[in-house]
Amino acid sequence: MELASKYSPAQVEGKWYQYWMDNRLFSSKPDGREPYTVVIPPPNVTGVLHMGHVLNETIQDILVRRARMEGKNACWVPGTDHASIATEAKVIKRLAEKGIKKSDLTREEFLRHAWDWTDEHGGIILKQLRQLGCSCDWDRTAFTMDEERSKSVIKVFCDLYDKGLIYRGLRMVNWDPERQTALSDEEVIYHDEHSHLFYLRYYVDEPAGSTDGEEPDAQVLSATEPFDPTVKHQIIHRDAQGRRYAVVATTRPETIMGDIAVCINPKDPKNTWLRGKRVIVPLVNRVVPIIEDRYVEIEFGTGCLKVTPAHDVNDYALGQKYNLEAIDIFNPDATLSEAAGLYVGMDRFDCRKQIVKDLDAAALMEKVEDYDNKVGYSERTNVPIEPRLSLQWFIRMQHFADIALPPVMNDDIRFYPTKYKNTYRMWLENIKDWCISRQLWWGHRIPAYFLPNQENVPDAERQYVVAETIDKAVEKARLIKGYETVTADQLTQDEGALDTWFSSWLWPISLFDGINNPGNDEIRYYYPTSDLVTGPDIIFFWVARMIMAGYEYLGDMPFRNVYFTGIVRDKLGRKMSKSLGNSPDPLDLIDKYGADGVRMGMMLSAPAGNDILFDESLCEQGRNFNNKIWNCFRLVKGWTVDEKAAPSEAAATAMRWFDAKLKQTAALVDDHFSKYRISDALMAVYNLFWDEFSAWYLEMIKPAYGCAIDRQTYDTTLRYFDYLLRLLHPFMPFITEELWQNIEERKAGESIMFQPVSVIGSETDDNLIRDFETVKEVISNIRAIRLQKGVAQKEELVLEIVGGNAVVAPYQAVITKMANLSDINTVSEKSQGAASFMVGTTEYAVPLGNLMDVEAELKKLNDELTYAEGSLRIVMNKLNNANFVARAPEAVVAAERKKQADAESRIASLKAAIAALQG
RNA sequence: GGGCGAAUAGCGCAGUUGGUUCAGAGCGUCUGCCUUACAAGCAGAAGGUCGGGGGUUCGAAUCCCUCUUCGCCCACCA
Repeated sequence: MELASKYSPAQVEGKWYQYWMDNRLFSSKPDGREPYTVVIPPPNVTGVLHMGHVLNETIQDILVRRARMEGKNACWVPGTDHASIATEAKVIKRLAEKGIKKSDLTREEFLRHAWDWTDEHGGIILKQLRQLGCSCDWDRTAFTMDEERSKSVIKVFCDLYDKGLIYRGLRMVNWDPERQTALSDEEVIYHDEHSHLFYLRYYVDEPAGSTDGEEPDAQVLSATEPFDPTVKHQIIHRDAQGRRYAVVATTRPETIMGDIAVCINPKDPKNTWLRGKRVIVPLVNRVVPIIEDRYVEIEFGTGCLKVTPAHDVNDYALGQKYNLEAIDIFNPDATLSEAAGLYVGMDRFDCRKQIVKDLDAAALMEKVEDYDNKVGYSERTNVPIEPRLSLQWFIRMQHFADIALPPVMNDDIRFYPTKYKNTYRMWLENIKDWCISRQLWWGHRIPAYFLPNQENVPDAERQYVVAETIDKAVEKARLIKGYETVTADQLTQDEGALDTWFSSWLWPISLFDGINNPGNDEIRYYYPTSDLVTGPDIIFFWVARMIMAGYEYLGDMPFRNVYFTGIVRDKLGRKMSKSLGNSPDPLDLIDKYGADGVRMGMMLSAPAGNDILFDESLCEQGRNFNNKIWNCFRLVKGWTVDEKAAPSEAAATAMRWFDAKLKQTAALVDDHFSKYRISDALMAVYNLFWDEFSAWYLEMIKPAYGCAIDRQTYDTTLRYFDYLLRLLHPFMPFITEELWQNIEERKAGESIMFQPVSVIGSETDDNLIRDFETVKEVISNIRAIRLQKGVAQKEELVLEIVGGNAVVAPYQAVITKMANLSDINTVSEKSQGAASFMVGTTEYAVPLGNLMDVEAELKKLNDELTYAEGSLRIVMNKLNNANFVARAPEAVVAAERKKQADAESRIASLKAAIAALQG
């Protein structure tokens, strides 16, 4: 076959992917082999491929392909996630562009639009994965909202409800006012923010001039005086009219309409005078009590806390404790509600600005300080979260934490890198209930059905039944007293949908239908899955919860190993983002460097757990490597074979050596894979191919120009090539398939994908490898002399070995060929005018006649002498230390003695050489 | 505020049980080469008192303490 000098991925990759598909080579069915299962972390159904996916999916594909070549039944299950809140947002945005508001649509109409959008954009990302070379079993492609998965979700909800692990309740939740839904704690991202601390006056409800409760040492401050929060006596604020007031510090003055009390710490000496009093909420003029609770920090602000139970988590707790009313002053979109009484209809942040002005004008603002605090934002819509009292569905998590913590802590499930075990433990030991309901339509609708005729019952007390279907709901409802004859159309299903992660946590089970059809052949064969590859950012969202569901529903782990990837950043260390424009389109990269090149570029810099700084030049390196492989193949396939010739001595030596080297590296690669050191494994194969095979082995066996190669060397070389391709295949599937198919005629449907990766015996000859390193060093030294003296490559040289060397002796043919020598002589003294060098304790020399530069040679020898004397000194320091000789292990001392002998012998040779030159 | 992790060559990193093999490979840089597979290449070379300080030890990149800097996660001081 005629091969171009440059490898062209575009002509190769599509062809082989099609071949793999046509022959159904990714397909997996349970059989007698050991299973190797991976479930893909389902990307958002309407998403497109980004660099993070490239990293993640490449790692998975490498692991899957490797397992397949190890003879396991590899099954990689692909699929997508309905991504409830993100997708609903996209659909709403698209509808808005057409002038349609969500509120104008019925649920059914909206869902039709959502499904249209999903059908249109869904699966684009899966197609892109094919271009990357991912060997997923596409027949198994699943969607978190397809029928099988949806049924699983509903079934699990009902089951957990029946077990008492799901409850409905009025709780303070994280409210996203943009999407108008509750969120789980994990969906809130906290940002540092520069804001203000506002000090507000709450006048005491009493006549001007009152002194009730004041002690003799009280410090009376006028409005303008600063106060010290750490003082140990009363501080009383009094205005010009003699009216006393409390000062309350808050970051959110717009919530004063919801104030229902002011709280002080009973141990706070500053504020004891406020005990039992009532104060007037500024502007609102509501009279509220002073309550006391040790929750209040004495030294924060003034030690007075305004209590707004409806809009702050802690205030809510106080409200519960002291049985205070909660006034919800916000609408679901975070505008001020009727209940606020003031500023009704205004946005919360506009209201803050306005109320600050109004407080100032009314002389109710004591002062304003700069203040840094943390504000929670919605992960999806990026608007500030509003803590909101709302009726939601929750999962009791303590039970799940109890079953999910031990298997990770005792390494039944292994985390790579292990540092994430700590993160995992922290979360589980401080677990809080999981809010699973969302006020969204795109998702699995909560299977709770409310009984009729409850219009006058408060929401929280309405009766309902939970059931997988409406029919079962009716059955259940009829068991309730007074509803014996209820019908389906009288029941009202809960409007909410479930958190997306409530379906994701079942993924490793639901993909094999293990929920609907427990104990089926597939779930029994493929579960637990083998490796999960994902980012540490979803360790709580997903990894932990899958472990919980796994033990709850199958009594076993969902996966044996978790490989946490890093975050892909640009080469300056910045997160990749659309707004920065620093995120390359993976498909452009594939066009430019080939999928194999991009995969390699990604893996060259991706140690587990570390962030990876992605640089396009790494793809270039990947592409260059592909080209190298291609050209090696071109070289070998270009040789003509002489059927009668026997291998040359150099070739015979080369084969023995490479055989050993190949085995050694294969073992190293095995070891790296067993530890999930994938970059290291790739680097080992890269060095093997480029340095050992191309630069050394091929050069050693290469026939002279115009000559043929003997049959045995040729066949052996192709066998090595075949094996090297197998080692490379998991990393770069396309080029390896292309070349493997061209090594010899292959049967239809045959593929490198299934060639065993461990065909060569495990015996390696370490002595041979070590000796050959010495030989390489000799050759390099001769080459360096050539370069220094400007001796052309084609000019033959003579090598002298002073005193001979037993290690190097068997390799004379190789040295002669690689260094282009005419002769190798063992001499007792080197020739006049020879450039010399030392390898180990042996001196070598290359006679150069008049090319010899005596000065330069002397300098080189003297430098070496200085170095050798230095090492001898260090060794002697150790050996002269009685403690060292007495306490260090025998072997270590012996090693030092050998070093001493070597150094002494080397010094002697160097001195002799110098003397000879000077003589 | 609590926790976890990191700091090694110009860059991004490896270094497992303290000792031969420990101070490493890759990229980049420098020098010389279009040598009959590959310039997306070949040959050769230079680069680091392992963040600072202390300690343990015969011996420390490695173990301990401390400081500095950076990163990440968690947490209700309004």
